[in-house]
Amino acid sequence: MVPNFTKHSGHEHPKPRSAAVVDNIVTHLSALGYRDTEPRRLVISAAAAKDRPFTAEELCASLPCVGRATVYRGLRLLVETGHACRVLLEDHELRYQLSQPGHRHHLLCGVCGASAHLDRCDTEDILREAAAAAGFRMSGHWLEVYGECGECVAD
Amino acid sequence: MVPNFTKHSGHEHPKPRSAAVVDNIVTHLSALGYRDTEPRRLVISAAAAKDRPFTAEELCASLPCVGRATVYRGLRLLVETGHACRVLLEDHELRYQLSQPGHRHHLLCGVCGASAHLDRCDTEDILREAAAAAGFRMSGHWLEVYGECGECVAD
DNA sequence: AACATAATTGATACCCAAAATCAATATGGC
DNA sequence: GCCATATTGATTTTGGGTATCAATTATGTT
Repeated sequence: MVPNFTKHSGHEHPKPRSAAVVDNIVTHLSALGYRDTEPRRLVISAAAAKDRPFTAEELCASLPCVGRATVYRGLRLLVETGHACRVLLEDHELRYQLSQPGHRHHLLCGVCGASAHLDRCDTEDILREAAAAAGFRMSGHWLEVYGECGECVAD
Repeated sequence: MVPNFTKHSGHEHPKPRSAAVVDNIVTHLSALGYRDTEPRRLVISAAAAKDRPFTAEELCASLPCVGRATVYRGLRLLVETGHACRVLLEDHELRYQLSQPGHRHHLLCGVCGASAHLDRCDTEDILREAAAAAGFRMSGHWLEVYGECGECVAD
């Protein structure tokens, strides 16, 4: 059986959807004791608006009215709370990506940078077994698939 | 079926084995037009002697008689030519690891840093299928499994 | 609604890993 | 052995990311 994919094209009603994403995250952060502030919302919102992995510096550029330190702190908080993950692509630039719940694996186009998400990963069970066979107790994994997206293959 | 694993313990005849590894790499680099120099060999050799992912700075410390710049350049060359890969662990430190041919997946202990290799990855075919289903042509993938190794679980 | 407390912000200074520079040196083909 | 050129390494520079700290703002309380 083939896993389910959701291609997120990035040009489909960014507002309502990302607003919901932001609310979800802020709600969760509040539950953890972090305050709901305007700059923090701006950071999360800008991150949610990105349709591909972005660098911290890019996010700073998108948020001229938010201090650099705040952007970096916001990103760090998102990573620490599991709402974003760091991505190391072939260009060796450290990038960030909001991790949508249940989507921990990414398909990345090395040509245009488009990304798709793997909703459910059939490999998870295999990996857990494999880890156990090596005496490891698996706590997590990180999987990225590189390739070319349909559009880039067509061109 | 469970994939095969090779636990590389790191305390098994480091000399002869890593010497062969170094020769292989140097030979390949020569074929690419890179010269066979003493400092470069030292860098590769020191990298091969490490039994877990290491930072560039750690490697510098292991090579007091090789210039910092040379160590960094050597590491970059290894990554560019596919002989090493960058690894991003949970402590957010950028580390390096010699990539042994055919072993592209790592099991990493988040506690002590021990690593094991996944000889063959059953997930490869699944991923290729999944990528195709999303319109992607897969060119490669990167998989890391985090967890705790047997020793750390025991403690 | 005003208050008290504590987290957050942002301008700035700072740190340090990594890259760039460049004269001196070592390498490999001839 | 010679030469063109890649490589080295001491040093400088860059820039991503963090620490600092006074001012500000969010939240719970009364």
